[in-house]
Amino acid sequence: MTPPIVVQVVVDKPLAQGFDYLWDEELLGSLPTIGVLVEVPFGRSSLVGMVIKVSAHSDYELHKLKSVSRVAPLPPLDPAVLRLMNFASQYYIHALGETIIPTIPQMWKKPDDWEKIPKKLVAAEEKQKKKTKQEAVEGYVDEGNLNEGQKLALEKLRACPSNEFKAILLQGQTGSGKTAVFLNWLSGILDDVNAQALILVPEINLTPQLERRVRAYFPDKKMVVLHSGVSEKVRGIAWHEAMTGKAQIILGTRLAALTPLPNLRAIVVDEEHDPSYKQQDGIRYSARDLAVWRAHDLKVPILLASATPSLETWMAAKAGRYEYIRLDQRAQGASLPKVHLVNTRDPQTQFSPGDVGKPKSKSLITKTLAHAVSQNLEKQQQSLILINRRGYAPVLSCSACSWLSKCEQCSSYMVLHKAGALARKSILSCHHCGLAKSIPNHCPECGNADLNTLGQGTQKIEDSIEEMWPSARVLRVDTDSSRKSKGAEELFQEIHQGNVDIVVGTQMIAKGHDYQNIGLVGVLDADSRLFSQDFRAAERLFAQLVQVAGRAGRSGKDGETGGAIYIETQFPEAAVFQFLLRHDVDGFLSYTANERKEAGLPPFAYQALVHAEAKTLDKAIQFLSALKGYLKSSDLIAKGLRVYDPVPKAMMRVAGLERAQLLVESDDRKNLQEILEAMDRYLRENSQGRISKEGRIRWLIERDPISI
DNA sequence: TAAGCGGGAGGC
DNA sequence: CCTCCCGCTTAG
Repeated sequence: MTPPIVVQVVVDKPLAQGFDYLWDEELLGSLPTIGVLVEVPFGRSSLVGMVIKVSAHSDYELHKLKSVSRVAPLPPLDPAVLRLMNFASQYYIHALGETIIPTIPQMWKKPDDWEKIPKKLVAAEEKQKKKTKQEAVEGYVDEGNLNEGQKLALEKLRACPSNEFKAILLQGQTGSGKTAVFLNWLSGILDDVNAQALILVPEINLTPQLERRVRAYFPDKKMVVLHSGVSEKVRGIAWHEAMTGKAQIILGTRLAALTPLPNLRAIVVDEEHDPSYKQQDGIRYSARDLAVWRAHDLKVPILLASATPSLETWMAAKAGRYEYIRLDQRAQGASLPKVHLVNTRDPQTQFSPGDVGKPKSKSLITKTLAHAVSQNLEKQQQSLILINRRGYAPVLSCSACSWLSKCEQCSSYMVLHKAGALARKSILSCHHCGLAKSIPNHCPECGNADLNTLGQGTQKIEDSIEEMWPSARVLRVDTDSSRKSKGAEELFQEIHQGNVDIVVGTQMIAKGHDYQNIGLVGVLDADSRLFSQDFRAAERLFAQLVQVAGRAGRSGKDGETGGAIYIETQFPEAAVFQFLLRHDVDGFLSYTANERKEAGLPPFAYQALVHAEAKTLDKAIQFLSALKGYLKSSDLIAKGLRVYDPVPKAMMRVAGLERAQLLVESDDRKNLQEILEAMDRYLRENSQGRISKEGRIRWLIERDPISI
């Protein structure tokens, strides 16, 4: 009798183990391989799963095994990407099946469609052939025209061996031409027609612009774009082209970091400091960190580019663990924007009664900033005004009693959104749970009809601006305006084409867009992000401010000055602002490094958070206290584990559930791994999945959290 | 995680 | 006697 073929399959469930199935070679028409996608019966339904082991016997009783029912018309995932999945699963304490399966596009997870797929692929290929031919003609950009700094950087990059792991930090101000440098570098690597390169960007908004540029620079190379905005079908095909090695260039957001790439030879992580690389649900991975692991595993170079590197990367470069390349000259000769700190406590910066141009209602826009905007308008340059809060006003209040527009389900306020071109009705909306309500006519508490708004959001600022500069063309860009009307891309086009004089928006406008005619950037209410219990708040604020500053005077084409940035703050003496004033990125980073070292914070320590979510805060805290008790009594303390007290989360109540967290820390990465594995085992023993048996508390372990 | 099972409580 | 809910187990 021939021995049976047994395969171990993992499925998309929070189950640590795989399940054994029989493989009927005759029925399936092939022999099994690790990495093939299959359909298996599971309970009384069926699921797609991934074969992770092939053998001739099972620990389970053979006669109880079910059989694999179908095999996807897909080549097996390559061993390297499976190593990556395995690593991610262990490192982030997440089941293997739940790590692998979600990275596979929906198109490939419908077994009933598998039969039809080969036809679909052929049709898609035909269609694409026509399309890419048209696009390629659109205009080749000469990226070969580099300045001295760029040439030097490129030389250093090219000196890095292509078949060894090397992480390289390319640090250069906005406008210093980092993109041209890495495109030139990649072109050398992609001369090999089999080689694949992965380019990661933090956000979808940044892909169209880079996509055009890369397509124009590599007209003959097959490129695919992978991000959550790409339709399921297109993404399924793009992913297939990537995993079969047909696509040479893969451009995408964090989810692209987990694409199988059999011939991956180089990785670029643009804006490597950006918090968007951290996935915030499901497996909470850092795409940047996984990309570095992947490069290390494959022995290929990885380029991390940023104007304001993360402290982690910057320190690695300083210590010589990463190659360190600087690019300090602005590419097209533009000078750095002049930074102005507007002290809002200084009466001179504020409008006083009777001032010319004073807005009727109180505005966050100071007299100093208003003056600068007027001047900038006269110069026929565009102005960007940033306020990190969308909507009209962050809270509605009653003038007679103490009523505030609190969300019923969350511990936050409901934001007033006014009716306008995009919405028919004014509403109160919670930005955390999405709850929307109509505006009450009277105070729900005392019946008073006089309701006031407190604070200002993008909509209200837009109103103020229209009032202050009636003839200026004003455009608001935030998630509301880009979602409801035109896409973000179209809004950006409006700006590029010069159809706008003043742009009001959230941080969203600051990311990565090469505006040509921005003479002034104003940042309103910068202080709201200065003070936070999160120790990384200053680092993020600094990076954002440098980034927005970089939007000003990008081109300087007529020998213009580099533009200016006005930051309104009550605390101009704060370190973040002082370093910004001098454009001193390294100064800020070394100052921050010192602070962290003294406080024993990352990157000098490794952290993890245990999140807990329950009906009441008490329950969540109790659950975490019990966990803390267990940890304290275990031998983990001897391994250098530090456990803090459970605390309510900053946004304690969301969608009717109360949330708390427990911070654990270790100076040693390996020890933290052991600690987390032990913790996971303990929690699992007392849970069904990720919900505790006692008290029904949903918990989650998060490694390397970026906001605490 | 989702489905199924058994037992207890409570409705009719 | 039937239904609903809760807690627990199982899934190969």
